Amino acid sequence: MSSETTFNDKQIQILQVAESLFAEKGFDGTSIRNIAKEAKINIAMVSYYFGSKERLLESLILYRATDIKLQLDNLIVENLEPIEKINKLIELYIDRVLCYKGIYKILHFEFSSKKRNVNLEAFIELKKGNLKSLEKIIEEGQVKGIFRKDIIIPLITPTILGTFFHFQTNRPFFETLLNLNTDELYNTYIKTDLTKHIQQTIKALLIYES
Amino acid sequence: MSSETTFNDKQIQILQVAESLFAEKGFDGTSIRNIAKEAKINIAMVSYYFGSKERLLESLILYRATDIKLQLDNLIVENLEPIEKINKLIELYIDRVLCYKGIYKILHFEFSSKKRNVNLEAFIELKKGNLKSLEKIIEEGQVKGIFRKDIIIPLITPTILGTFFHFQTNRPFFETLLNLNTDELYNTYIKTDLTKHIQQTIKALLIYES
DNA sequence: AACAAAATTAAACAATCGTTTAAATTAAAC
DNA sequence: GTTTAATTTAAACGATTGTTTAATTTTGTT
Repeated sequence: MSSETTFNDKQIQILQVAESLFAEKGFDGTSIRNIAKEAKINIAMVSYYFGSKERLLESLILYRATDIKLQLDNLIVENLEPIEKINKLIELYIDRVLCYKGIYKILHFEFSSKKRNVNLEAFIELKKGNLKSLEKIIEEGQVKGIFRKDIIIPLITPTILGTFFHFQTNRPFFETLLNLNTDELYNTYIKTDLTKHIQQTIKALLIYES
Repeated sequence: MSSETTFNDKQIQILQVAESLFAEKGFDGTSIRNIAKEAKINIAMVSYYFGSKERLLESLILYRATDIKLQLDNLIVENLEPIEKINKLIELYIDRVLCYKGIYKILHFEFSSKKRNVNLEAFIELKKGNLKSLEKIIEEGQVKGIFRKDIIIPLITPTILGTFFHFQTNRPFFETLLNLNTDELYNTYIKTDLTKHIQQTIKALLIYES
């Protein structure tokens, strides 16, 4: 495998199958033979193209990190009220995470405590960048006197994404509770009701004075 | 193994080691030999006492589900303002989840999509009970005219626990961001700043009228 | 002390794991 | 068309997986 960040068609095919399986059954729960069978390739091809199973995971993260880049920069210059920017940012977040469900699940599940020797710099930089954008929007609202000033900004993202992830990981529970039997029903609920709930929550947090 | 919900000392010893290892390295990442070594028992004892590795996980969940029971009932009759009850409930949630960190991590990680043939009824009932208690408190506040009425109550818990879990699973990121190098520093931050943030968020959500 | 039941052990089981090898096939270069 | 390089394959590697066996030790009962 080349040391560049470019992957050929075959590699991308393998990466996509691996992403789907890792997300579904976890890294340890997925064997190279599973991947090979699903991708219709020989089991030796994974080692051939990526070196090892761990390096395959590294490549997958690198592959996804490069195209998951929230377009928050535009948001800052857009001529919107700060609260509208926040609402749009929440929508963007959920859209992006829903779209890249697989890799987010993998990141979420494989790197909480278990030490994997995988370079997460790309994603950490992404998070830091997003945090910076969020800070700018909120500070703009604070200067305008709209947002309160005793907010711990780094804890906003956990509330936005945490609410979403918790709703996703406890899907069986909420599925029966809210009668969302199909994938479409569930995703629609996320894009409407859950998104609105999160927007409402963050708005209240930013504006409400006790 | 008996079909009752009582475990002898040896079983409990194994369950506690398994809980710790499953939480640390995941179910698939933990071998029976790992557990046996850590618990200083023969590898055959797991099968002897629990039947299989999967049944060990089942037993673990049953074992924990029985003593994780939030004392929310008391909270309802206590003579507190609704908002104080909510604050106390959030504290209780975080205390409980922090205390039973291991099993919550396992539940969180092993049962999101991957179909394990494990009976989660005990925990689902627990969740439903907690939701009922939360509903009562909020409806009390709504009747008193303190809380707004367009709240989707089942989405409150995802916001509370999701924020917490997201903060936990992204620990490496927040550790460096907030300079919380040690376990103690991190846990203290959770019990003070993060808890306060969540309380502030939920309070704002419940009270703020746009 | 003698017996029966329960607990524990070392060893082996087949299955699967990630990885490597060396030969066969395909593609590219000249 | 011949040669070289890249790709793909089947087979095997040793290590580890969960589980079972059958023998042994410990415990409890009479």
